[in-house]
Amino acid sequence: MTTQLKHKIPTDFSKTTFYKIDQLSIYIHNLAKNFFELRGVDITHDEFAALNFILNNPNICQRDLAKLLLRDRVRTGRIITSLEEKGYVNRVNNTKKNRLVRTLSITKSGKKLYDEQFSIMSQVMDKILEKFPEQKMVELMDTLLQLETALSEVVEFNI
Amino acid sequence: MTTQLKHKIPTDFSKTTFYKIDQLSIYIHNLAKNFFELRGVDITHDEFAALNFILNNPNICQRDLAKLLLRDRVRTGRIITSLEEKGYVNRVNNTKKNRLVRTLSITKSGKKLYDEQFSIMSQVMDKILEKFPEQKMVELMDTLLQLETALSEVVEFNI
DNA sequence: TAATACATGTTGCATTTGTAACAAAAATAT
DNA sequence: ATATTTTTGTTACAAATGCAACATGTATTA
Repeated sequence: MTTQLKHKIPTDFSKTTFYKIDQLSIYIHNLAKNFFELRGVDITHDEFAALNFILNNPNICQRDLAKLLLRDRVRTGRIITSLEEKGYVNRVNNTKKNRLVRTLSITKSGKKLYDEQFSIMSQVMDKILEKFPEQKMVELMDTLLQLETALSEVVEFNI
Repeated sequence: MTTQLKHKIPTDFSKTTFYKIDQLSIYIHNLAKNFFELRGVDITHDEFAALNFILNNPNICQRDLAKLLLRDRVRTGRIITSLEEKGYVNRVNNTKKNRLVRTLSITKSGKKLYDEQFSIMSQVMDKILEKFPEQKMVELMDTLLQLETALSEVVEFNI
């Protein structure tokens, strides 16, 4: 499999676009971890994302949530169990395509925690990004979404 | 802490720039995992990155490698131990600022594996990115590097 | 000179994650 | 009607990771 090179390929793995994104993700994870710890909030990055998806997709089932989180069914089950234990979500028996599934709904305290933390988190993120021209951030997001589309065509998750 | 908003803040955590980067990272991890598995190469993403850093920074010590990898000293130690067991790197007693440290060097088979795998990996990555205008990729990388600088100013690693 | 801090790396153990296998029930194919 | 596949979610166990504590020795401070 050969391709015609359109730009100079880096010879240094650490300077590739993909590795750079991976490293940024490590920063972002640490930022989130510190953010929640500083605020004394017992929740992980994955759990917070799950809250977001459940809030915006009422009655979503575990497997569909796993697909949104890009995590497998087992890990997603643990995330849900943890959120349920903390009183942020409820598991509800439901049906999907006539099949019995257990769907998820966010609780009042779950929504309250999400709204409060995301409000402040937005300020933190905005503070970090305010030095960038707005247009640059819009273009970045556009490129990230296109990258996601491209990657989703070649990467398959066993979910 | 309040900041003047310059652009519309998303109300959806999953649509923030930081979360998008995090999700792309999950794709990238799976891509790398599949890549090495498909090629029957027993190496992890972290280990491959470590090989790269050791190749480009001969005689680097464990702690400095940890800083480059953005991983803590314990995890980096495990990565090095695994690479040593596979015969890809050597631990060497050395001195740094008159202090006894164990520095790292890549072996012939380590360099061979890196060169071979990175050569093909580059083609895979280029194939995915070839649909993007070159200038867009250059701008993306530029923005990622600036983001990294911004994040490194607010996120501290305990290394 | 002595005390303290820092740098480098390891150890031990608890927690988290990955993975295969399993269970139950519906959907699909024969 | 029966067999097979698919979907959804859980269980069990091995492997990986996180974290605090520790060890050793140099550098810095008092």
